[in-house]
Amino acid sequence: MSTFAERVHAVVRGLPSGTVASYGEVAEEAGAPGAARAVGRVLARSDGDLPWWRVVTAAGRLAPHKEQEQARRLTAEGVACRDGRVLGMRR
DNA sequence: TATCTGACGATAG
DNA sequence: CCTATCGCCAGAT
Repeated sequence: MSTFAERVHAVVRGLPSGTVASYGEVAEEAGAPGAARAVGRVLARSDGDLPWWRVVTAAGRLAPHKEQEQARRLTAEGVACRDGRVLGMRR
């Protein structure tokens, strides 16, 4: 009996290195389309085993609270980021 | 059980 | 390009 938080946790853990997914995508994968906000809440309380940095906003914008650290981690994995935004999803 | 919160999303200005 | 507002959902208190 997995709760939404557990499903989100699993989805984020399944994100391949070097890729990024939006909160909305994660919510949809977790079986709760439209629950992007709830996903953010879950990640905020998530443990260190969760690659939260691979989750960005639908606009390619990084987390408003840790965008600098997130950008650093993404860049380290091969994801091009610039000024708190993920490149590659421009336009 | 009710109310508030929040790492969002989309649209409007 | 940016900020502001409304609507959305599940969790926390």
